Amino acid sequence: MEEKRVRTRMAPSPTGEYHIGHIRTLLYNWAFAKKYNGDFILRIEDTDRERFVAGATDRILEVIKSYGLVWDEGPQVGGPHEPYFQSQRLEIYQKHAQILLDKGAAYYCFCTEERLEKMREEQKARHVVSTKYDRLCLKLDKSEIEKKLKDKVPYVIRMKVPDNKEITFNDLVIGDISVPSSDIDDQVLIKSDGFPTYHFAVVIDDHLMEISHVMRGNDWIPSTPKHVLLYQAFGWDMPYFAHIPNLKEMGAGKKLSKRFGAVAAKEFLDEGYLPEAVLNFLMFLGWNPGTDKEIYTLNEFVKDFSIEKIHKTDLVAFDRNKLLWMNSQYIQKSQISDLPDGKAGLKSQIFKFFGGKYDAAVIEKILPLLQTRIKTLKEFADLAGFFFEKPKVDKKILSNNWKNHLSMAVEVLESLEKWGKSDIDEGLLSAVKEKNFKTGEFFMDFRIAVTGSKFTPPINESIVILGKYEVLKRLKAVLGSKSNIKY
RNA sequence: GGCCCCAUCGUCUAGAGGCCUAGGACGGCGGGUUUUCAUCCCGUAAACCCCGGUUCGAAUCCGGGUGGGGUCACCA
Repeated sequence: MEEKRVRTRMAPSPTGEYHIGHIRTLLYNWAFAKKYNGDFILRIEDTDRERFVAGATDRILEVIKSYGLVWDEGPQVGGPHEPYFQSQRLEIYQKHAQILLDKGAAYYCFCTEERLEKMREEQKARHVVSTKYDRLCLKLDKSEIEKKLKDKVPYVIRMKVPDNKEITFNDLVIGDISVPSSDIDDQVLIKSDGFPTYHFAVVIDDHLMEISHVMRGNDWIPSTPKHVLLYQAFGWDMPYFAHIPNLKEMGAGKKLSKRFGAVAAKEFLDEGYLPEAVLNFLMFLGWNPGTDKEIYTLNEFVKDFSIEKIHKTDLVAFDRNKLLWMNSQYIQKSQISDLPDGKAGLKSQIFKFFGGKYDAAVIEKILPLLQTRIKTLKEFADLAGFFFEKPKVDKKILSNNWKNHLSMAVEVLESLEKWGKSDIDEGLLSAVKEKNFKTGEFFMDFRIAVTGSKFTPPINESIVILGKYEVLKRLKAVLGSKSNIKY
C-alpha cells in the first residue's frame, strides 16, 4: 500500500483576532507536515457572512508570520488547489451538493427559521432528549419541490443521515469513537444564502486539497461523525483524525479569558514575549517528548514531535507563570547583537519593541546588566529607564544618614581619575570603611539617588555606563535641594 | 438532559503490570552566593478520584461509580 503524502492544514475563520490556542494547533499541524517533508496548507474559512470581520484575514496572516510560521499553500503564496478562500469556491460546494442530492443523500428543506425554532421549543416541551430536525421537508414529493424552487422559496440543503447506523472512526490520539446515527441531526449543508456550512465545506476542501491528517481541538469530536457520514456519502477515503486537548485558564474558568491576561496571539508579542518562547511553551501544552528536555527550537520540535506523544487528556491549563519563565529563559540566552545570519539580536528586538524610543548603542551597553533581570521585553523600560532620563528621587526612602552618604560619594567620585568599575569599587568601598558607614546602607542611598529606585542593576556597573558627569549631576541634585537643612 | 471524551503533585507532565520509596519542570517554601533586585546553586513540601475485579504483583488491564469537559445552529 502506498503511503499518502503528509498534508496538514489550518483553516482560520476571519471572525476576529487570532487566538493563542489557534497558534498552538497550527504549530502542531505545521510541525507534523515538516517532520514528514509534507505540506502545510492554510485555508480561509470565510463562509459566515454575518460574523465576517473586514481585515481579519490580513491580521491573521500577519500574526502567523510574526510567529515565524509559514505555509506551503494558501493565501498570498497560492498553490495547486486554488482558491484557498472558501468564499471563492462556492460553485464547488454547489456541485457537490448536487451530487448528494442526486444520490438521495441530501434533500431540500424549505422550513423557515421561525418554524425550526418553534419545532425545537415543542420538542423541548415534550422532553425530547436532543432536538433534531423533524424531516418535514423530506416528505415533499418531486413536483412540490420543483414548484417551490421555481417560486424562489428560500431553501437550505440538508444531509440525510442514515437510520440505525453506528458511525465509527479512529482517532489517532483518542482511539476508536463511535456514535449512533440516531444522535445526529440532518445537518444543513448549504445555507439559504448559497454558502456552505462549515461541516460541508471542510469535508470537500480537505478531500480536494488532499489533506492526509486533520489535527484540531477536541471540541470537534462531536461533529466528526457528521464529516464521516459525508466522506461515506461521497465514497471518499477519510483523512486521519487527531483531536488534541483544548486549552483552559488556570484556576477557575474554562476558556482562556482576558481577565487573566493576553488571549490573542498578537497580544503576547505586544507584551514583550519572544515568538520562540511562546512557541516553545505552546509545544508542551498537550505534548511531551518523554524526556527532561524542555527548551526546544522549532527544528528540534519538528524532529521530536509525534502524534503518539500527544497527551490523551481533556483540557490543558495555560500556565501564564510558566510562559513567563520560558520567556525569561529565552531572553537570558539571547545573543545581544544581531547574528551573522541576519537574525535580530536582543538589542534590535528591544529597539524595535519600543519603536526606537531608546538609543540602540546604549541598549547594547546596558543589556548585559539587564538580561537576567527582565522576563519580557516590556520590562526593559521599568528597569532601564534611569539610563535614559533623570529619575525622580523620593527622599523619604533614603536612610537617616543619606546626606553624609551622598556627600562622601560626590567627594570620592569627583576625585577619581579613572572611571572604571574597579576604580569606583575601590574608591567607594575604602571610603565606606574609613567613615564607618554601613556598606549596605550607603549603597542603597547611593543607588536611590542615582536611579530613583531600590531595585536596580548593579549600581557601580551602572554608573560606569552612565558616566561621571551625569552621576555627579544627579548626586548633587539630590543633595542640593536639601542643602539648606543644617544639622 | 441525550450523546461523546477525559481523569498522576497547585500547573505542564514522565509512566505502556514488577525498574515507583511514583521521576522532571514551573510555581511555593527554606537555605547559600550577593552592596539592592535578579541570575545561579542546594534542599524541601506536594499527586496515582473512589469501589470492585483480573494477576504472584496494578498508577498502568477490565467493570461500575464519582468528578470534569465538550457538543447538541442556516457559527466555525
